[in-house]
Amino acid sequence: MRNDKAPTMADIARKTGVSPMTVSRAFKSGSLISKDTRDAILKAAEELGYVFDSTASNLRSQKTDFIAVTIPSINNANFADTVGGLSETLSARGFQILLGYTNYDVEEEERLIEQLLRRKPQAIVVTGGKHTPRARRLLENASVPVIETWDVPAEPIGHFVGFSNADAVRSMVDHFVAAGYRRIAFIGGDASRDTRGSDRRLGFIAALANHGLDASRLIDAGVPPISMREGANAMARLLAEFPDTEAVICVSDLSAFGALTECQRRGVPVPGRIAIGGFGDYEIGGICVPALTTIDAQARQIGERTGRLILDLLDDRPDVPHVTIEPRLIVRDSSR
Amino acid sequence: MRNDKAPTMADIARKTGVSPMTVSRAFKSGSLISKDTRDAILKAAEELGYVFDSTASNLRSQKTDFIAVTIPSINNANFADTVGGLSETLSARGFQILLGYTNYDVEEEERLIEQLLRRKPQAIVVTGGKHTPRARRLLENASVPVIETWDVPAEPIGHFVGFSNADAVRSMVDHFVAAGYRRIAFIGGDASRDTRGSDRRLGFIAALANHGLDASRLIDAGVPPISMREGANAMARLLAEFPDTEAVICVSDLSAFGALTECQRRGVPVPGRIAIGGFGDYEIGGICVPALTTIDAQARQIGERTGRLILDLLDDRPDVPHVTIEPRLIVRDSSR
DNA sequence: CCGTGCTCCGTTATCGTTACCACACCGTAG
DNA sequence: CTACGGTGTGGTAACGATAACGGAGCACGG
Repeated sequence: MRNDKAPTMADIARKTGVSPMTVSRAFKSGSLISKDTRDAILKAAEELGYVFDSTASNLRSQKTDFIAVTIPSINNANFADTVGGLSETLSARGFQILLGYTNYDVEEEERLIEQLLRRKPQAIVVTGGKHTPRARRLLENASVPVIETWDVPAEPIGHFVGFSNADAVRSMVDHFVAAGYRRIAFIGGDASRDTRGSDRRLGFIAALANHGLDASRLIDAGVPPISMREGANAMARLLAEFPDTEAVICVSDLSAFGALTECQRRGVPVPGRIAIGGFGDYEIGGICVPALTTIDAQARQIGERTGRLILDLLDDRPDVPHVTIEPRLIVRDSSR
Repeated sequence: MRNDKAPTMADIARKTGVSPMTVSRAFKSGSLISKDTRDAILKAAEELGYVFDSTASNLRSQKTDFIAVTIPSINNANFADTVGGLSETLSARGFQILLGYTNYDVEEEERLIEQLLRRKPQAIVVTGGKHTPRARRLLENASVPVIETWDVPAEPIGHFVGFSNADAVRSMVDHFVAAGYRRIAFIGGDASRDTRGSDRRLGFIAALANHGLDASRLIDAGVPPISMREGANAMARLLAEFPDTEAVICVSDLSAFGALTECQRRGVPVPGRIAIGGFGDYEIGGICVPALTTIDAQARQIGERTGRLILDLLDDRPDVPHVTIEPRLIVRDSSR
């Protein structure tokens, strides 16, 4: 079915007896053109099998309607929710998300950012507030809005929509301590990669110190993303190395669920013998038995707020440059 | 930091004392240029803060290095795996995935396909083999490779990489029957939307009929995607409406896990009182207690094979137009 | 009857990169 | 010494849509 040559606006113009410019107007909503002319043009276009060519439009108008977005992994319900909220907010206005995966690696993020900027997006959204120096420079020099998410960066590049991962974990530690738990452990990933996970661990340590408790029960579950399986393995190690542990906070609901299943396989009662907390309010945490105490980071809201911020910026509307999201602690059966 | 005017290749050319054409060559790997010249150009580019402009390149070269992909939902580990495999295979060769979500709706798919084709991708990958007439026409007229996935279409548009959802479920029914189960139910979603889920249900009905068994135990769990919660609710309805059911096959591992938790909350032994089967080999199925019998649709492999097929097509290498994936039945504790 | 304001549409000149061709230079084989 | 293939570089002309500008047609009021 491939034609030798795809029809252009000029072809439609010839066929309809109007100028190319009028054809252009027919394809652009909100432009001054009579209904009759537009209908005739769209009909001719359909007959010729014409497909609007964004590449030419992009170059001439210097607008792509792309919004570039980097996330650590496509296979993570939290980030998927953020992208979902972002996508819904922006696609209603004709924007297209250009998505890239950093695989939890700042070097990869740098490559990705460079690649994405070449596409001339009209805004760029990155997950996290830690970047390589060159990535930072690229973002600073980009002449479009830059929004960091899922974090409260020490030195924001432009705008951000996020929350403090450390503070969020602190609120969970406070809950555990208030509930009477003292010997509390943390299961997390390799610190050098996942900076959000790393912040959560630091928040854990600081919060325990705050209560005058021992913060040495740290189990390294491996390289992010930490899977359910790795959560289970980590729980096995925790039970072996620190058998008297009363509660454990996991870097995510997924690892927390894995840890829970390990307890089930060993007949260790949860929360009777050990309480478990997760992070992220994944669906599984609300439905598993016992349900998991967790922190709702409001992933979808992060995406929606980011989307609305971008629209405000591109429409020259007044905007709030820094949006701080308030994570909510959700106490469920796994810790009571 | 926005400059009045971003530097172009011409600016670099002036600064380096070469022609714009040579600058162009410096940015394209595998082109005839001396190392010294290239290094000087790249250095000048870095100093000027130059960012390559794909939009102009796309127009001139009539190549975008985009591969368009539609999936039903971003928040689904199976499709995420497919996109992951696709992305990894293709990004190594410099291609960018352009992703869109149909939300399990063929009308939305049509809009999406039109939008994506305007970006002039070099190939388009769609999930599923059922489309609106117009969407089908758009794909047929697209002068680029079209690959349908996750299905074996009755009338393929171009190429496909997929499997028969009906046959896959049949193999699970055979397993249940062989294991001695007779009163078998199915939990699935609204038939009109998710065609893959619908095919699974039809496969279920056909397989039961094949064994001379009653296929009327069908629980409609709502509008796709079917969540864990909906799986749990469906299990509650199943236990109420057909209390003597011995086994149930769910449209996905997620709904199967939800169903399992409902049994746990009610103290219904699995598989002692009722056996459960899922679909998709999600991580949760392998780690929950009891682990779920499921079907591995090889989501990641679908993506990788699709990616390699695209590379073969774009490189004019000989290709196998139709790739049939063989789903594997995985028997676990939930059905034995 | 003309001036005024509005709607609709045509002409022209780019947007930044790259395909294509031409050509100069060098080393080497005949 | 000439012919020749390979290598590196420059000049020119698009790629297809659209911003900018202005012209033409029409209605209306004075």
